[in-house]
Parts: sequence; structure tokens; C-alpha cells
Amino acid sequence: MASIKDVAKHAGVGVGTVSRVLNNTGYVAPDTRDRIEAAMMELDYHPNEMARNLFRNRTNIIGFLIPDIAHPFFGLVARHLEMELYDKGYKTLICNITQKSTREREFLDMLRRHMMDGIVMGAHSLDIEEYEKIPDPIVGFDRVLGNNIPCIASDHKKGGRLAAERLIKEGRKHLLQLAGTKTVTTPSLERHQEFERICREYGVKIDSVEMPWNDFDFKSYLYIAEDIYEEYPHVDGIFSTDMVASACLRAYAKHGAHIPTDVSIIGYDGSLITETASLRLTCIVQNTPRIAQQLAETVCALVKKQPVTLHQQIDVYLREGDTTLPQL
Amino acid sequence: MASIKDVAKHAGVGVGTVSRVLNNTGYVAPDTRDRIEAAMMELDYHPNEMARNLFRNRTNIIGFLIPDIAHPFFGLVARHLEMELYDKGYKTLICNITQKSTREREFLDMLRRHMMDGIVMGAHSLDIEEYEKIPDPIVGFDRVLGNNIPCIASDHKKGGRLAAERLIKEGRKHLLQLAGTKTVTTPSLERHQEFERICREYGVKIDSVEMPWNDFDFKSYLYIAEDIYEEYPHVDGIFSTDMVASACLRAYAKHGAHIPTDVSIIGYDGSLITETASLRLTCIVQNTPRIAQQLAETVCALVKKQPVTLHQQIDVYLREGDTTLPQL
DNA sequence: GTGAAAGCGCTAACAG
DNA sequence: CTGTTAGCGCTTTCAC
Repeated sequence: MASIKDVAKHAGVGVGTVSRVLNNTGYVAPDTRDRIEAAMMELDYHPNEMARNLFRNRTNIIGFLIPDIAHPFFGLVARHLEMELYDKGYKTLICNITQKSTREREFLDMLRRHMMDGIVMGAHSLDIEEYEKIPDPIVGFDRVLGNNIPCIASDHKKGGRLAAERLIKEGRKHLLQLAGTKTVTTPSLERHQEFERICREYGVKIDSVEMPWNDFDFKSYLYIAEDIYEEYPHVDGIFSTDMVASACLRAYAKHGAHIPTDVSIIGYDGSLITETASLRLTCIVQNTPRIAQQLAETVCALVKKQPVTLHQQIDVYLREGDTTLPQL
Repeated sequence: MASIKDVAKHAGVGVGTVSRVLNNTGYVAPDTRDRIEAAMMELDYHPNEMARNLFRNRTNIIGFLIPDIAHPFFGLVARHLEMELYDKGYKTLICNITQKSTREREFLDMLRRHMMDGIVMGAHSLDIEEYEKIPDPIVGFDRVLGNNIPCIASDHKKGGRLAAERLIKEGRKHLLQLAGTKTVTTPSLERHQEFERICREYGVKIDSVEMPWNDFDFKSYLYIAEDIYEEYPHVDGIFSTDMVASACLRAYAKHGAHIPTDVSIIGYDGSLITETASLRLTCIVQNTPRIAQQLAETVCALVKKQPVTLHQQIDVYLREGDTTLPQL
């Protein structure tokens, strides 16, 4: 708990001089510096970052708000984002908003109270106006938070197209896509619109089902998948997020369908679970390293009051797995 | 950027009074309070948390150091830990230390510089003495960091026993266990010692392989699994972490082994990937909610200088999946 | 080169 | 009940 004053006293100098060696600013006589460094060592001195923060008016902390850090896709983004931010000199504060709560508002409030220099919003539930009122750095990850708030998202439209075209090319005749609830609008919904559009364009039968919100609990996805099978036992192609797709894979296989002979399944995200299963899920992969890089770059630019691009789209691609028919 | 001074001036009162309504301490005349609240509203005032932190000498931030937040097991612990800490009034700062770097030391330094009130160490690489020198709150998650540093870990010994006994009961005769590198000692290594001990006790052949460190990249686990198959094509029981076990499942199945008829596989952790695969991995489940709860409770107690239990063991259990023979 | 002093925004003690 | 003041620990002019 030694303070800069203690060090100064111990070394027989003023606090200003200690501060100078601490920050390597201005001139300090070599032997004075030595004495100060010795004093710091002896007192086991560590500069108090809170005091520095107060003076500089920044904490070097960026907040990341997400539905659930345990979700494989968000976990991956968080990992890369933390890495990128770290390299830029920032620490990452995370906040899950799995259940309905006041967490989001509190998180935004922390930003306003200067606990964080900026935040990346990977989830949202308030009205656009609320975000636009906030003068501090905010970047949306897959969320459109207002006209002047940057948003980074995958090219979901292309993702939907790639999936639809692939299934159609395989000769599938009755497709099914499962989407999350549309309580809030996010760019990712575009993939389903595009998927449906293309199916209609090719005259392929398409059913779109909106699923209830369920906190990413895989067990409940399994129940949902069972219901889906009951209602749509004869579809021959399914498109959904990795998690839901995996659940459907289990449900349809359990009822005797052979994957991919009878049913092709394409996941969306490209998270770890598409690789660890014995039957690898064919999926549309979101470029998480790139997303994280852009998020970090944008939020840091905002913090430094540098100009930023408001809309950034990250490319996606289809990765072959074992749940679609091999291409000829 | 309005400060408490601006509010005071605007409301025609002293800063002390404003502070009083801010913190609901002491008496403030109703109409004075109204005037102040109106001023705060008008100026869009938000108290500066950095200044408060400096005064109170705490940030209400707890750090969580882990190998990789994208790893399904660590992600799960992080999720629960964040929830627990949030309920206790703390925010969670995460730090990955995937690659060799100075990150760990920097993280510890942040603790000493009062950027965080305490940290939970889910990874470590320094010598015990380094941690013991640090006077600030540190709790080890599956890491013994010193004689006076609390450590919360699963009952790994029991985990190893449950796995061994199950495989032996199935009549398996040649077991194989894959362990991580032993560059640092962690309680989790006990499961392998116990596994081996029990195999010997029952006279069952057991091979233990130490794997190289690979940053939890599943693709490299697959390569390793291939090598393992080459070297141990005739084992009939495998025990390893979920990730490695899943990779082995793929490798052995690919080479024609039928799971679980020919080979039984038991994973360790009980993470999401054991549920999402079409062939669910039988596994030893670590009680992540409970672990997180204990971690949060312990680190908070330390922050408040309350007494804590130095060693806490969390129970584990075996969860039936599809990669072991059904019990009679 | 270096010390003294002001101030970052807030809280709490102390007079009135 | 409320205004004034002295710090929290640090950085940064500004004289000496």
C-alpha cells in the first residue's frame, strides 16, 4: 500500500520526480533515478491505477455484452476480441445477459460512469433512441443500435444464399429452416429471408419456423427438435444455427432418417461443436477472428475519436462436413 | 461530462449536499433534493466511478485468468462465475493466456495496481513464491498457488476412480489414458494417478500418454488422436478430457472400431460437446455452477478480509452417454 | 534537474 | 439540514 509519497520520502525527493521516472517523462539525473528505483523496490511499490485513471479520464477497459459466454460461438468471438483488445492495450470486461434483467441498462450505465472506455454490444433489448442518446463509444456486434453507431456483422445474406443454393443443388425438395425469435431485429435475420427468397425463386418448398427463446440450453433444443420432427417428418433439408442443427441431427437420426442420404443439414456459425461431433456438421462459417479484429479496431477508433466506418460486413463461407451430400 | 460541481452550481447548493443525495446518506431537505435531482437530470449527470473508486479504494472488478475462454469447459465456468460475481456486485474481467506471453504477469500486476479487487487464477505458470508474495486477494481454480492461497477444485481423484471402475466393470482389459503436459502441477492430475492406481489394483493393463500442449485446437487433437490410434490400435477403453476423447472417438471409429462395442470412451469435464454429438460421450461431469459459486464466495470473502476455507473440493459424477456399454 | 502546488471528481468529517 | 474543506494517489505545469 505504499504510495508515491512514501517513495518520494524514502528516496529523499519530491513526488514529481518519482512520477517522472514512473512515466519516463522529462529529465531525471541518473543517480536520482537509481535512488528512486531502489526505494520503489524496497517498498514494493506499485502505482495506483485508479488514481491514474482518474487523472487521464480513461480506464483502458472495454466491455463486451453478450447473451452467453458459454455459447460456443460467442465464446469464440470473446476469445478473439479479448486478444485483439489486449494487443491494443485494453482489458475486456464481460457481461452475460442470459436471463431478462436490468443487466444491460446497468452495463450501459457503467459506460456512462466512466468505468469502461467503450463497449461492444453483442446483444440488445432497448429502443434505438436509448443508445443514440449515449455519447460514449458503442459498437454493435451483429446489432444495429442506431444511425450513428457502427455495426459489424457477417454477410448473413450471403450465408443464407450459400445454404439455400447448396441444398437446392443437391436436389432437395422440401426445406425447413429454424430461426430464433424476432423480438429484436438483428442483421442475422437476413439469412433466413434470403434463404426463403431463393427457395421460392427455385420453386422449392420451404417451411420457416420461429423458435421460442431458450437461453441456449441444448437440452431444450433437443425437445424442440423432437417437436420439429413430429411436425415435419418428411423434410429433406434443414438450415439453422449449429446448436439447433445438431439437435435436429440427433432427432431425425433417432427416428431412423439417414443423414445425409435422407436429410441434409447445414448449420450456421461454424463453432466448435461442428467439428467435435463424429458426424461433422456442414456449416456456414462466420469469420470470428476477422469479426473480432474489426470490432476491436472500431471501438478503439471511437475511443480515440477517430473516424470509423459505420457498416462493416464480414465474409462467410460454406464448410463441408458429413451432413450434406458430397459434391460431384 | 458534467461533474458534481456543475450539478451543485446548477442547483445552487454545495457539492456535499449533492453527494448526499447521490449516496442517500444523511439528511437532505425534500425540496433541496428535488432541485438537485432536477439539475442532475438536466445536465445528464452520471457520477464518475473512477473518482469513487479512488476514494473507496476498490473497483468492484474481479479478474478471471484462464487458458482460453473459447474452451467449452472454461467458458462454462466463466459464465457461471460472472453470474455469481454479478449478484455480489462485481464485474468480471477476463484474460486468456493461450500462448506463452507476459500476460499472466501483467494480469497480476494489474491486481497489485488496484485495477481489480481480486483475481481467480484458472491457469498459472510462475513459481509458488511469486504468488505468495502478493498480498491481494487471489483464489486458485484448480491451481495450488501457495500454502495460504485458497484453491477450489473438483474431486479429481474420485473422477479418476469412477472412470477406472466403470471401464473395469465393463470387462475392459487394456486401457489408455491421455493426460495434458505436466509442466505445472494441478489438482486435476490426480485423476490420472488414481486411474492408473486402480487399474493396477485390478490387474488391468494401462497405458498413460502425456500429450503436448496445443492451445486446445481441436484439429491438432485430431492429429494426435490419429497418432494414438497408430500406436495403440488395440486398446478397449480410453479416458481423457472431453475434447481429446471426442477426437479419439473420431479416430478409432474412422479406422473401423465400433464404439462402444470394441472400445469404450469416457470423457472428463462434461462440457457442451459431450451433449451435442450424435454419439454422446459418457463423461465425468465437473459441477461448474458449484465451482463458480465457491470461487465467487471465496474471492469475495478475501476482498472483505473475511476468513476462508483454504481447500474446497467439489463433487463429480459419471454421466451415461453412448460411448460406454450400457450397464446391466 | 527538481520540488511545490494545483487539480482530476468524489466522499466524509466538521462546522455552522 | 447544508456549505466548506481536506484528502484518495497520481500527473503536470511552473518556478527555482
